[in-house]
Amino acid sequence: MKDYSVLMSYFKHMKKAPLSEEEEADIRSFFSIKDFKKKTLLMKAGEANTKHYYVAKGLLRLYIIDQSGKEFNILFASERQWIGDLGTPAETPYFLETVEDSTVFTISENNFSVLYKRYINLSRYIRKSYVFLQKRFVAILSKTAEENYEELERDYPELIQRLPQYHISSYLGVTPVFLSKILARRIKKD
Amino acid sequence: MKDYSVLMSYFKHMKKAPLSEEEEADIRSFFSIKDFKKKTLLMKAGEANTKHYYVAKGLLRLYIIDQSGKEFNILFASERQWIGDLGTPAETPYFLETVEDSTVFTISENNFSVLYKRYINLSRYIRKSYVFLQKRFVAILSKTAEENYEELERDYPELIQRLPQYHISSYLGVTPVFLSKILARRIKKD
DNA sequence: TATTTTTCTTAAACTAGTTTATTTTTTTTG
DNA sequence: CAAAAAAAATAAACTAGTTTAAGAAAAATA
Repeated sequence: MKDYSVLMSYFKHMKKAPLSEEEEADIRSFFSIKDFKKKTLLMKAGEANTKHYYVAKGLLRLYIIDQSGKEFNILFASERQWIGDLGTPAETPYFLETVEDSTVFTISENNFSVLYKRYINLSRYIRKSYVFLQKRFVAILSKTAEENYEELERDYPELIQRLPQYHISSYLGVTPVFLSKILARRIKKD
Repeated sequence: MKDYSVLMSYFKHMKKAPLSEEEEADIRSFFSIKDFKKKTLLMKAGEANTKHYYVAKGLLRLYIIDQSGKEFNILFASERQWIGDLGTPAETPYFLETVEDSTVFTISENNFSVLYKRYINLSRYIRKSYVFLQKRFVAILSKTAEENYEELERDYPELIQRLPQYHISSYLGVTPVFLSKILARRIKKD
């Protein structure tokens, strides 16, 4: 028996009203539930029309690999968060991978648009992502890695617990070596 | 007599079909045309429900000012480009300023949404902006300022002609002093 | 639980980019 | 077109962050 409760509570929350039986069934019909082991690749740069993922359990990361082969984490998603490439249906530049064993609801790009038109304001959702990215952009541009680490710690303390340090450094745009240095320096300060 | 032709040709292009008289009148009714002198501030951080701007003539920049008072250019727009804060109606973190004497079509946030729903796919527009920003984000994260300068030069050569160097350096996320150094180095290489 | 693999730390030498200050060049304005 | 203002160049001393390499600690697995 598949458990859609996490997903349904999200749609209820977005609609700001209870869902009818039919609505629930309708929503369910768009998704499939999947389990993935840690470090499974769900999406690969070069693919088109990629899926969107809503996380029921676990932790995922969206990242790119630059010309020199270095990875940069763009976004993490854990329980009750969406992750995917908003640029789709075009060819994606991203990779998407599970960081922990995860359970996700997947939905195709087409269905995502349809569903969002039906139940939620899609452009508002995209705007939110846009605003989030813009904040991150400005932060990386204008603050030091140490400041950005502290911000992450303040805003998403659980992420820091769950992620290996090298994924955090890649999110902050610095090398693991440098993040380790920052942390050592912070400990001394006490 | 106000000239809406630049604006109309944009909507024609987006609709991929000619516009009827009524449609033209409808579209026109949402906008006003304004002229601004160089270095005029059109939008200020802290304001809510800011306007969107479609450039008929001239050059504008959208920027933020960080805690230390430093400016960072986020986006430029010249002829036939949109500029504004997609995060609106929330309080904007941005400043918007003319770089050259400019003529713009302005539209309120509310009208922008209405109009876009009527004639254009709003979420597609926002996605495009999102993708653009994401590319820029990754570029800043993974490439050196010199590489980013060269990319800008290749993709938007006219921008480099029209912008003072310190606006370019601020767009690349480096100091004017450092950009000047890069350019001096490039000249020597020949 | 011993072993292998993965992650983190430390160090040292290096490069990209900043800061401050001064001078030169270019642009704007009376 | 002269004077003032704005933009760009240069230099020198500095700091943030990288690279490579080796060892230590922690986590996963047989």
